Amino acid sequence: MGTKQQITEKITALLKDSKLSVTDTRMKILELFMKSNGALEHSDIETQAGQSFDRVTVYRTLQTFLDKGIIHKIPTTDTSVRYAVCKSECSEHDHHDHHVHFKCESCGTTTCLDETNIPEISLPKGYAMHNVEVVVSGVCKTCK
Amino acid sequence: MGTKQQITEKITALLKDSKLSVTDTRMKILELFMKSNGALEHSDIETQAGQSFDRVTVYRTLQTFLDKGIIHKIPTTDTSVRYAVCKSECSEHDHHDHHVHFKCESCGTTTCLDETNIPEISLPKGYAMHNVEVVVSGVCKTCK
DNA sequence: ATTATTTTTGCAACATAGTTGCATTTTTAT
DNA sequence: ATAAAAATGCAACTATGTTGCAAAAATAAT
Repeated sequence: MGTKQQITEKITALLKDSKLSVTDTRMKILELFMKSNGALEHSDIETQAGQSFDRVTVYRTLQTFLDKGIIHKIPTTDTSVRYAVCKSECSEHDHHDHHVHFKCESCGTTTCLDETNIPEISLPKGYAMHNVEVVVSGVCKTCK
Repeated sequence: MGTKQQITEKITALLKDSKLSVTDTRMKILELFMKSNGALEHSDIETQAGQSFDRVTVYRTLQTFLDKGIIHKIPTTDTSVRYAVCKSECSEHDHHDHHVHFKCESCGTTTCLDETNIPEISLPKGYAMHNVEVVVSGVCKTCK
C-alpha cells in the first residue's frame, strides 16, 4: 500500500500527468478512491470526507476525473452512479474498462475484477459494438 | 402487432395473470411498453402519456410491474433508470433476463437483444455468481 | 345490481440528487 | 512577488424520487 507520503506523491504525479491543478479537494478525493477497495458513489465521498467540502465541488471533481480518464462509471440498476479508479491502460481519449464489475449482494460493495476478462459477444447482423459493460452480482470473497 | 382491441385484451390478461387490478394507468403504461421498441425510463412515460397521470402513480406502477416480473431494469451509467418488458419466461419469483442489452449511441435507444446469449464468465475463486448484466453500446441496425 | 371491502390514485409536502452563475480563493505561470 | 488562470463555495434553482393520507376506482360479496 505504501506510506502516507508515498500515496501523496503518487496522487500528485497522477494529477500532474493529467494536467490538472493539484488541490486539496482532488487530493483528498483521489486518496479516498485509493484507500477504498470498491467503487464509490457521490454520497460515499461526502460522508467519508466529513463536511470538508462542498457538494458542488465533489460533483465537479468527479466530472473532471471522468473527463481525464482517471475514474470510470459503473452501470447500476438504481439511480446511484458508482465510480472506480481506472487501471493504468486508460487515458483521456482511449477509455476502456474491459473488466468485469462485481456487486456483492451481502456487503453492497462494488469491485472491479481486473483479472476477469469479458468473453466475446456476437451481436446480431447490423450492430456495431463499441463498448461492453458487465456487472455480475452475487456474494464476494470476503462475505462468503 | 395486432389490432387495438387485441392489444387491450392481451394487456388485460397479463394484468389478471399477475393478480393485479386492471386500471387505466396500468393499461396505458403497459401499452406504451408494448408499442415501444426499446426500453423506457420514467420521464419517457410521463412525456408520451401526456399529462394524464400523476408522477407518483407512474413510480408506483413501475414498482408494481417490477415486483410482478412484468418489466425489468436495465443498468445505466447515469442516474436514469430504464425499464423493459420481460420475456414470457420471467415470473414473479423466478426472474432472469439473461440477454444482452444494447444501447445505441446514435439514437439513444436501449433494446433487449433477446437472441444474443451471455457467454460464461469465470469469476476468481471465492466469488458466487447470482446474476449477470451485460450492456453493449455501439450503433444499432437502424442507425447504421 | 347494489353495497361493502380492498386497492389504487392524486395531492401535498418532503427528501435527495444534480446544475448553473458568480464572487472569492487558491493554484500555477511569469 | 505578482499576474493570470483555474478551482472552490455559496445561493438559487431544477429534476428526481418518497411518504402519508383522503378521495376515487376496482374487485368481491350479498
